[in-house]
Amino acid sequence: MDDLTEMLKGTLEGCVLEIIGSEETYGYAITRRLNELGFADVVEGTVYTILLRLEKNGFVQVTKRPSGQGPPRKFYALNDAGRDELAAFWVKWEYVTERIAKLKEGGK
Amino acid sequence: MDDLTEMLKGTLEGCVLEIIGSEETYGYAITRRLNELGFADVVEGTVYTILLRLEKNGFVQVTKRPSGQGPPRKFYALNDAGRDELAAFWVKWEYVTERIAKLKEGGK
DNA sequence: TAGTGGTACTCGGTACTACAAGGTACTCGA
DNA sequence: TCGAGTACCTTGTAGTACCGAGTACCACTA
Repeated sequence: MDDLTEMLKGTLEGCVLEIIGSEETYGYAITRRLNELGFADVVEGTVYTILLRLEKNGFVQVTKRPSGQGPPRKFYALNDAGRDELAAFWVKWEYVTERIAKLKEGGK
Repeated sequence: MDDLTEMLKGTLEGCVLEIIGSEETYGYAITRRLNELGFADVVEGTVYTILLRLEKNGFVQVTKRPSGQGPPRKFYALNDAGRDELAAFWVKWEYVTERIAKLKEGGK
């Protein structure tokens, strides 16, 4: 699959929120998860910038824990604002995909 | 619906290609069509920049025709490269929506 | 004990895209 | 003649993902 980066703009953040929402986890693991899911080109730098943004916007709660196999990990969990943001993301996503599906059918 | 602009990045160009592909048309009408379809905030300036990009990249054939109700219109039609690009867009779109659906289900 | 590879986070700069805001210009009806 | 609707264009800005490089810690092994 060629370059998806432009298409992922605005959706990657939602994906990260979803991953954090389903389980408290940390940046490196999130990157791995996204790669597994098929977003092969997403790199660590991107995920960390998203995580910093989420933190700055107050959507997550951060806990630092020693790792045992490297430097300490920063674990992220959603707070209430984060859950709201995630819900809003899915609403937007549904809206957009629905409209584009309609467009594709040549529909009115 | 609040701001969709970030989510539309990378997909709006495909939408415009699809519209042009189904019928030879012009910028102003494309904007109207997108607004009708539910992309209410898409403005003319955005569509024109996309059209110029498509032209520069050699995906469209342009024909100027007098309008009778305003300045002359620039009609756009897809050429072979444009049809290829459109097909590639849908492949990418399917890919991304599928992965995100999987993510949403919490699936592996 | 030095080297390698995997884990884990950070940061500055760049490219691309959609939008904001303003302008130009043509036609028609009041 | 003036406004509204049609139609196009341009410059600048903001947001987002990526690139590339750096830091650091640990386990294993030659």
